[in-house]
Amino acid sequence: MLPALLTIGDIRRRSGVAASALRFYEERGLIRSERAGSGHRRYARAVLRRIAFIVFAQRIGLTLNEIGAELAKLPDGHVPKARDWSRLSQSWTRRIDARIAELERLKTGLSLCIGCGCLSLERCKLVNPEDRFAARGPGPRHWLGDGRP
Amino acid sequence: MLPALLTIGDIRRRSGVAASALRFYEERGLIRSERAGSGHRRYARAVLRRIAFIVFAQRIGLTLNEIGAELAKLPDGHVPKARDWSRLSQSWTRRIDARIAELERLKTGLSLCIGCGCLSLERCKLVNPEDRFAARGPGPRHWLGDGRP
DNA sequence: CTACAAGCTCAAGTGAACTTGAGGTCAAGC
DNA sequence: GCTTGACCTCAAGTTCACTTGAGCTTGTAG
Repeated sequence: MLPALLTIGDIRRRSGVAASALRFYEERGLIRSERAGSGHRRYARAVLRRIAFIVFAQRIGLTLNEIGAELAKLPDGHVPKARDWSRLSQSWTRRIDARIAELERLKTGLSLCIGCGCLSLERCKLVNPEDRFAARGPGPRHWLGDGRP
Repeated sequence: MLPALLTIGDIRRRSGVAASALRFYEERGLIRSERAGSGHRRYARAVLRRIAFIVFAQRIGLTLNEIGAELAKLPDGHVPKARDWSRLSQSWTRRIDARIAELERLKTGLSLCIGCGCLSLERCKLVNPEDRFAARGPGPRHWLGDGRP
């Protein structure tokens, strides 16, 4: 029989996430644990799902803050409903697509702009054919999609 | 006439990179500057190209250390030759493609694994049909492509 | 019963990439 | 001549996501 509750070592082995990170996530409120009489952490099985969610989201590029916000929207400790998944999956898909689009743009820049040696950005006709660029302020924005403030 | 040398303010405006960051890059040896009699920095025009290179590479996902290494391979202060670009462009393209592939994998996971609610990773038949996973140690590796230690 | 592995807390450290602040100099317009 | 803005240095601070270490307790195998 599988035990009802898992130790931090079990979770570490099953998730591949270090014990220190698990304690850190708990401190940040991303996961929860019971305590055994000894004071040792005991995790419900569902925590593994939550951890997978966290790792997954991190690889997509979300910060722990953002992940916390997403987790907070899900029914507590409960398997999310179809509606929740669909909202979340749409929003993450958009995010992934945006990043892929940026990478494709960068790839193009790699063979065009960098290849042509005109890396001075402001006047590269290949990437900035209409010279819209100056109006948007300084910086190599055209390749970068204005992703950041 | 364009002045031969640019101030840090000029560079900031043209590159969109903050003056503090420019000083930081110089400290790290990524860019160089002359000094005016006053002690103020004066930049050669070519520095803009170097900065564009840095910003570009950062968006691809290279660290400043890696970027420094790449810059060190280029003829100092000199416009890189076709051979240099081709080597570099190939290696960066591979990197971009790898990241895109990971994002695609994550996107699939989003609709398959997460969608099906089996996010416990280790035994998701959709993503890990042959159960190769256990042999590779713990952790959500299959989506993540073993990208990190 | 005794190792020793596994846990615990809490404070401090890490590394990446910068930013901020204090305190001071330099150049240009009025 | 004076103010204002652009620059300077150097040290310290910031955010993110953890890790490490010290010092102590628990659980388990022989």
